[in-house]
Amino acid sequence: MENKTIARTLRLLSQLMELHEENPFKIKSIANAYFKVDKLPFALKDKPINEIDKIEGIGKGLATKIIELLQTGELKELNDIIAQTPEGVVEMLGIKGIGPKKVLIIWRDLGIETVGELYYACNENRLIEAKGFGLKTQEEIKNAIEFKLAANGRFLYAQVEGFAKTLFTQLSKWVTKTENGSILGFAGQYRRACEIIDELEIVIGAEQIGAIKQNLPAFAPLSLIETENTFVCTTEAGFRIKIHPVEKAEFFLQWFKLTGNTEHVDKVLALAGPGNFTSEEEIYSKAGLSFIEPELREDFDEIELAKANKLPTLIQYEDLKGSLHNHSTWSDGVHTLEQMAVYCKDNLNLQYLGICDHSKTAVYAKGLNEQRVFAQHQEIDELNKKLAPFKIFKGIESDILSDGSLDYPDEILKTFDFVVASVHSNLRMDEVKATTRLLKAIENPYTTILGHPTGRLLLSRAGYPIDYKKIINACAANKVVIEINANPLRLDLDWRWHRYALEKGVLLSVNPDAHRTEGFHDMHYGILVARKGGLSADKCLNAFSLDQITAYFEEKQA
DNA sequence: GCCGTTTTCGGCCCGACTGTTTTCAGTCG
Repeated sequence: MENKTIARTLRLLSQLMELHEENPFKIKSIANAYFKVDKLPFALKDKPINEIDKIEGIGKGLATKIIELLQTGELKELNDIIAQTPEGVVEMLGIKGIGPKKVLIIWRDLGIETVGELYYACNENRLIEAKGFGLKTQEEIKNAIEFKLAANGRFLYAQVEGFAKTLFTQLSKWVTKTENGSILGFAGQYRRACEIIDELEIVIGAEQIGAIKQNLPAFAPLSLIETENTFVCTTEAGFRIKIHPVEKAEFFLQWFKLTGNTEHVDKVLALAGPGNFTSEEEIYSKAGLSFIEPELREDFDEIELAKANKLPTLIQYEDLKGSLHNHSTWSDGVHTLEQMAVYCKDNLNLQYLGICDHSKTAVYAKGLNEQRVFAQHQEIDELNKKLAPFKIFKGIESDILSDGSLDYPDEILKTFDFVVASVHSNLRMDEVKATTRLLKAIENPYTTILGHPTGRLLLSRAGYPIDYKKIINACAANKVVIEINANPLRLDLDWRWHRYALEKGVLLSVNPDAHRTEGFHDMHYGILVARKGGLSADKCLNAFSLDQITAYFEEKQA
């Protein structure tokens, strides 16, 4: 069992114990163990059993629970407490904005046991009767439930990627057994690298189409049912899959049709006219357009650009020369500064690392006070001597306070090579307040990069609303780069605003916000949405070479 | 349930903010 699963199990246990009003200190220590396990730099399953209770924050009791989980995959104590809790009440713990205390009141005082009932209660204005609840809380809960319902059956790209690739390989083998020369391709949202996937689509082109169709229902990993020439199923997790067998001669036309969104497909086909095509390139060529990459086929402005032969050369992962906005054990990261740097240098062949630990306001994340900023800078100087020509840039993720100011005085801010300014508190502002707040941070002369501009967590939390045009215009005016936070839960700035930012001359930066060495690989997801946004390497800050970015930071500081 | 002793029991406890209160509890990052 992975650390993440163990950590989540412990968190659920602590939340349920809170619902059942058990000893708060006991709850606290289990919740603490959740944080600790989540931040361990090694896998618990590889640790000798007698060493688990030596880990800080994990004593005999928690070690026993962890060992039980590792050996049996289950925890009796958790199973028992789940059995005593209605399923819907457990589900309520996943609603943003309410914690165990409020869930307990909903359950015990209002007698509500399902999320559906809770939603009705909000609509009937019944929540305000409960102690500690008012109109605003009721509205927040209603909105959070609506957001959660809308996320039902939808998945992050990163959540489905592994499954999709495995399924594709298995399906290819299965189909090849019937016909060796068959062709397969991903289509739909997955091929367009959408940040959220509602359904996974695969096209199969084959000559013996009848035999393929006959055999598909027996393809064991799925339980496919045929409806109008398409084979569909929904996995246990609620993920919809569509498989389209088509005549081999029509494969490229069908693949094209099933990839782009409807508007894109209709517009291109209207230009291309009827015909049989031997490649997608041929379709675009007949339409008088340069080839449009799948990620761009959203009917944004890509057809006009293709007509004018002005499509950008989309950035690739290999274009990246460094990684900015990352954390280390100095704040809430898992790996040390040196481990993070060496990983970038040796495993990723990058030229530089920007380290941006949390600033002092983020106490929960061991944010750096002024003295520790100074101490970290000394360590960076030492490492830079050791790792040259690889370079660590002195950065900080400085909190944007409620009034838009950064949380260090100028004397400290000027000691950094660059500053990522991000919001981490007070996320429920309305558009006017949130925009004003960000504008002030952007106008701060020390702000180099605006971090995750809306604070959204895909499928889990809407970001605070902002006036995108005002924010982007201000970034252009103040030479502030906008982050594309590459964490697959964020992907913020949203790709739909990349083009506008690029038109205004704003640079973007694909930042993984890594809290451990593996986190750097999230740049892969950042690149996918950056391509959807139309980003080219020359407009991406961390595709700059070491010399270029050094010059860029120096110029900004001057 | 963990930790660190004043060594086997008592203390443990982010801070800002919000919404609900009329002095504070709950939630968040």
